[in-house]
Amino acid sequence: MNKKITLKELAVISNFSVSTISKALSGNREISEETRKKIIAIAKLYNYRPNAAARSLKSQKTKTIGVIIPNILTHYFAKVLVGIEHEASKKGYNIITCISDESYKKEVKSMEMLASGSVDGFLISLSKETQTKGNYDHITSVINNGLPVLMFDRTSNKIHCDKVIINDFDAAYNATKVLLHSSCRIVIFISPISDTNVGLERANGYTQAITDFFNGTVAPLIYNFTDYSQAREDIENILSKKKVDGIITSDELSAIFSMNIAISKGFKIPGDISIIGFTDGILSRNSNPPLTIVNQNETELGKISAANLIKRIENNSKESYTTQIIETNIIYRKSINATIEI
Amino acid sequence: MNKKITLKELAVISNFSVSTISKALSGNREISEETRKKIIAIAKLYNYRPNAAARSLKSQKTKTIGVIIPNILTHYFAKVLVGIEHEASKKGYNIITCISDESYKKEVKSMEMLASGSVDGFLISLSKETQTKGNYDHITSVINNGLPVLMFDRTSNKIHCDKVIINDFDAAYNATKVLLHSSCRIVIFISPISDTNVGLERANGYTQAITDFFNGTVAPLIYNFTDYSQAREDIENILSKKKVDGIITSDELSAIFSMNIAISKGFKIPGDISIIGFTDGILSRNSNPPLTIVNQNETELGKISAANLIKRIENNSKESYTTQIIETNIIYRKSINATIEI
DNA sequence: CTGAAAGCGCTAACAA
DNA sequence: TTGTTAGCGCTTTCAG
Repeated sequence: MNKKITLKELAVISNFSVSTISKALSGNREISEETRKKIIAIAKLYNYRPNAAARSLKSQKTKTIGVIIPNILTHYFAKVLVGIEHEASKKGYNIITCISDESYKKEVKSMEMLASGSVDGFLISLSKETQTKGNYDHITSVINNGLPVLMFDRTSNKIHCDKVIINDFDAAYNATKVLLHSSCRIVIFISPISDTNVGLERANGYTQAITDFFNGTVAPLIYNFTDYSQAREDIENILSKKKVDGIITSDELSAIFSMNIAISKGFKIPGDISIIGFTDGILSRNSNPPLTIVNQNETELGKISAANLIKRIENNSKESYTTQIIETNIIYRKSINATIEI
Repeated sequence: MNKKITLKELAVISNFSVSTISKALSGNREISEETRKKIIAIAKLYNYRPNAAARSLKSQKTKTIGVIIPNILTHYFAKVLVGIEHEASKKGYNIITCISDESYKKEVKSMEMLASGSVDGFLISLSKETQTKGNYDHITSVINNGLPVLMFDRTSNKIHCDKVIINDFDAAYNATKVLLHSSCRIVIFISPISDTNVGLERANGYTQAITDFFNGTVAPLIYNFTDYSQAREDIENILSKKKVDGIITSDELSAIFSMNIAISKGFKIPGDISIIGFTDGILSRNSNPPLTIVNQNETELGKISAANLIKRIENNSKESYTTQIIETNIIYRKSINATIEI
């Protein structure tokens, strides 16, 4: 039961003063080589580790960052989180993860809880409810308190801070074009995230692609949903009534979901219907057929988000905020007919 | 730029002393109702929040727990993490998540980093490398320092602490029986986690079931792997050479993976081959056909783990350690022939 | 009922 | 080169 040892105790043991030990351990050159070595030896012997709370209190730095994400079961966020964790850990930071569960209230509560000295900054992707409400006071208030915030993926231009995103409009535009160029003529856009800026932008990109391709003679076809069992019915209906031959979804799961419905209705993929989704996750790689998707470089996005936030924390710079766009690309698998570069 | 306000500043503003304010805010009955109300009003006005670091330093409690998990992309761990986060958050705790990436070194580093005053306790599932090495000094050392540790899923009986697990042997035994009773005769066990206690126990359960069922006349058939591209080759070979008609895997992904290989080789699922896996994840629910699996009640397991750890933290009890077994059950879907209760 | 003061463990300015 | 001391923001004993 070798309880935590403190500097003071070490001082008694070693016959040096507390400050000498502190300096020696932090590599301060004021201390002679000789005593430094002695002190380090003793510290190691007693397995001394400076107390994090005391250090935070003194330095006003916690070396931890708060991560607020809507959920963690969606592969997209899980991959982003991996990127964040790796980068943070590499830079000596810990991450406190809060899952908002798409709830405004929980998001606010988490931020307030962490804003009082638990973290040096925030990485956040807004919950659906927050985006619907449009109330961002909890975030601006944190920023005004001097805590850096970086938003990724689900952002808002009502908030001035660093951001890391992809170009959702272009990505959806290009993905839709891929379907059209592989000779799909009735392409539907399916989305479970229509209440996020990300979902909206993707819908817009899709719409624009349809408009451009058909010179405005064909109306876009968009199906938004929130409830999966309702969606099953609806999508079955849509597939049997409209002669859909192309599906683009704003995420990964609903693409797989739609594909399974299509298959169960007897459609061949990609013979009868081509499908393309978002996020290079475990689902799309392991579906049958494997899903063609828009790769958002999720892990990379997480890494860059963490790196940028840490940069801001450590430089405490008044440099103007940046919005970094992560490149996307389409990974061609078997759920569409051909591999066409557009 | 309304910077964080401190107790001291509040004292100046309100003309009360620091200690009076502290007491009033903490609901201490020493303070008169009247001044308490005044103080609370002012505190709210200035949006006062006690500094977490200072509080931790004073109380020696951080109200956060460290979670060390091997990875986060496997649905099993993601679901456990959700359970942990929910329970912790409900009880007013934050979680610091470290991903060991199956690496001993990172696991050790993370624990050491957090053990010095950052957390009140640990929730940990061992990395593969740690289990292979069999070196648990980093864990016992933390326990000896007086920090509670609770292990879940991947545990070791070399370590004395609270645990939350499932009965891996029984679960695999029963799952194998299900295949045998649905008339499979050549059942293979496929595992990417043979280097964990969990994987071993499941293999043992499978072996016992085979032995029991065939009275020892049939040898168990086990395929362990770590590399998926190698596994693809091997499994293709196995399927074409042996007349396998049943597959049980120790996880979710390799079940889906095997199923896809089987399908691509022209086998019908479940007509020719029945498959059963572990973990009720997003993959198994959305595969085609949907996968029959052993439901480990992952989220529940996470909740109970967190709850038990917090109980230990707060009671600082010397009660003897407990090992709690989470119930499992089989969720029947379309990847096996029949629904047989055994 | 309210306030003064000590002290949690550490860092760093200042003294010696 | 080493030591003394103040103080980070809070809680809590003890005095008033």
